[in-house]
Amino acid sequence: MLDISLISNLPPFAGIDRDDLTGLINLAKSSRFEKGKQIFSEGETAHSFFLLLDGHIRVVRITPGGEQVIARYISSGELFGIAQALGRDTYPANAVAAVDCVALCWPTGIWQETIERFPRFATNTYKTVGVRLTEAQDRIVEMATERVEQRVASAILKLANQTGRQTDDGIEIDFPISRQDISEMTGTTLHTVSRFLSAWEHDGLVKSARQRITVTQGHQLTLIANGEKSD
Amino acid sequence: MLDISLISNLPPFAGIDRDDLTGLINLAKSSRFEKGKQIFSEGETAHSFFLLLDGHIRVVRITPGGEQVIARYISSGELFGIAQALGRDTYPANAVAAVDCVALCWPTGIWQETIERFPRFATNTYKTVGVRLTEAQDRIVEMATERVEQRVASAILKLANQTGRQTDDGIEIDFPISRQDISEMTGTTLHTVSRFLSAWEHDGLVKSARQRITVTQGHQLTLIANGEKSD
DNA sequence: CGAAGCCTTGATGCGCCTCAACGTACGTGG
DNA sequence: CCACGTACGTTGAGGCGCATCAAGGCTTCG
Repeated sequence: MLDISLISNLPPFAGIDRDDLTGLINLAKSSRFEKGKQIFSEGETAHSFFLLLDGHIRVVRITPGGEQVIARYISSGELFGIAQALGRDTYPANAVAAVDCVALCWPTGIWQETIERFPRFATNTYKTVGVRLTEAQDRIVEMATERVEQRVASAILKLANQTGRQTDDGIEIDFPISRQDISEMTGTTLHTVSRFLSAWEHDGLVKSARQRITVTQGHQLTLIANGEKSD
Repeated sequence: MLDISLISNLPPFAGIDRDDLTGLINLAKSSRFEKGKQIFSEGETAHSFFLLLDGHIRVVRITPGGEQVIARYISSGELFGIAQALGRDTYPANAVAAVDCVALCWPTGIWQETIERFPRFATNTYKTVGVRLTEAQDRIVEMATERVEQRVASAILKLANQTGRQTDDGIEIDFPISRQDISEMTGTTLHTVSRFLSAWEHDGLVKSARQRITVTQGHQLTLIANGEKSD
């Protein structure tokens, strides 16, 4: 049913014996989540952890005042909902399918046993957590020191590089993303994002449409992200 | 030389057998770092990891433009410089002694062996990383959604609660901290911090002096941190 | 075909940065 | 121990970046 060879090449399973992996994967249930579906919620008891096989997932936190902040996007091949790896038993955020998604789901109960049986899996997972911590710190630095224009440019470049698809015009972010989404990644408003995108489109750096952004002049956009406005 | 019983009660060593711990501690070297001393630098190969026994350490990142951002303060009893726990072999930030400090230093080489020999130590450590990731995410949300006044109030309350010392006037942050330090924790300028502290002192919420802050009306300050300005 | 969601663009104002100047405490060396 | 230099702190004036408020156009979907 599931193609083991594809999965065994994913980073979380690097260095794990193929036969061992088969056993591990047989413990998982494959699920489909349609676009917009909330997969889990902040504070909820973590009943499962997940490996995204296909699609894109938005990880979101919500403030007491009801404002949303996007913590990160998960791409296929990444683990998510790994509360246990953070030493928690509840999810720290909400996960929403940005497009139709397919994921493997393991019951939380097998976590302990799994990391004991597969030390390489444990190592890989903790490294992932380390990378996410480093990225979070980077983002704090960015929010503390850069202007909105730079942050918006950085966010778009990051998405384009991470999940982009090459097209005739340039690199297109390959899932639907609104002005509001970008504002929630960068701590600004959809209005401000819209203005910058309009300006960049006018200057030929990007092409954009409803829920769709293509980076055409990555180099120029990088200059803006670095605060070297091309006046 | 070192009092094992004091150390065995620290969170990182919770659940570790006392005799085992003695062996582990004998592998460490105790060092003194005087105020202002840089203990390690961002990007440097991680030769050691540390347990702070006494003092306070500032963890700082520096932008290409030379601006500083304070990632966190380490209090006594906490691990720091644990690059290996993040799956890295270089330090992700700079560590500076905020006051005269004493720390245990282990050579990085024994990390792998240590976490294998003491699974509880591994668990405790990864939980610490998880907590720090969660805190970093919290801070991102804060920077994205709250005004400077709220962030400054939150930062001061956090420091007071975490490292505060009860005095006649209230809770005093028990290490020297400048307006600039606070601005580097909250993504603002020392001028703005100074103005808010002056205003709060005028309203009787805090007392402050050179490098010294005492919270006298924690409740009122909490209201400000939550955006419920007392007009 | 209508309604809801997404996007754009202008006008206005405020929060906070920037620039500037001065006051004050610390500590170091003569 | 005093004098000076340096680091830290305060406060004002001015202006800019960006949020906010407002109105309208366009696309998608039921």
